[in-house]
Amino acid sequence: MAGSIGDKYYDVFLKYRLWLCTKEGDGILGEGRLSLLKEIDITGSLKSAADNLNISYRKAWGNIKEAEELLGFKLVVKQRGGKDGGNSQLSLEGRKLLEAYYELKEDFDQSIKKITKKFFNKINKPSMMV
Amino acid sequence: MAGSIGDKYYDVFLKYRLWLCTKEGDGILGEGRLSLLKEIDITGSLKSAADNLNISYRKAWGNIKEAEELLGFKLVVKQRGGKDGGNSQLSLEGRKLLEAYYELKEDFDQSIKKITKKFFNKINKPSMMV
DNA sequence: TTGCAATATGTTTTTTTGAACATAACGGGT
DNA sequence: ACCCGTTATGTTCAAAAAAACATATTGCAA
Repeated sequence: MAGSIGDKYYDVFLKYRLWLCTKEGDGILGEGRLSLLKEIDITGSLKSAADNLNISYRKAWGNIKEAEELLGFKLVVKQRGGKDGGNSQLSLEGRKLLEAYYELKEDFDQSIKKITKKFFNKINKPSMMV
Repeated sequence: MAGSIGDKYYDVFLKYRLWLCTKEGDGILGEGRLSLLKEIDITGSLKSAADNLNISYRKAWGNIKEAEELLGFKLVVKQRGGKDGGNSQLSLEGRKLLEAYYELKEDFDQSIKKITKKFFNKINKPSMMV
């Protein structure tokens, strides 16, 4: 949260985003795509994952594809046809990346908390209440 | 940087963005707008600032205005007409915010370095090189 | 051998975002 | 009184991103 009641920046928040990108700056994986991976891991299906996240299958599929192309290896192992029509699951790489990301994010959130507090303390100082 | 030569994620980078937003999630100030404030501070003119940053005056003006509306107070004190046609300078709030932001960013960068290293160490572990 | 559900893609439409254009108002200096 | 450079804003055009639509392919199971 931003600060204490009465503070000037009481309802202002500090946010951040974190993502992997190529050296050219193209985005590879961010929060959105990683939660898609997570959902694929849980559901075993790209379609279900997309449904659960309220995005179109087309978009979900395209996102995974783009990330994989930029990385140069598969994040998801997919199969079509068969009993349930098909299924998808994370590749070993995909799972490791997912795990590493959430660990990273946790570390990040920790740091943020401290830094944010300092920031809002500074901008909410009485000297600013002109 | 991402890792050592030979690592799987050698040319993959981790990036982040940091910004202030309302509780509704509307972006108020990010890197771009803050460097606009910085440039206004240096040049004393919204127009010069926009020129230096290679953005249109129209856009620069609109950005400042939007940020101010969302915050509910002025970041820039502007005057039109007169000797040089007009001029702009940071309000006290604007300057404090600018200062606090750059300090914040520095703290952030520090944290990032450590955390990032850990992340790439993890995903580059031999066990991933399947 | 037909149907079903999910993967796989191309195409089109809509929305969002940003750039570009146009014009008014202001006020000190000449 | 007029000029100039800057602030102030509305409007229109273009580009980029996202959503929507359409259709093909696959392989188990009935």
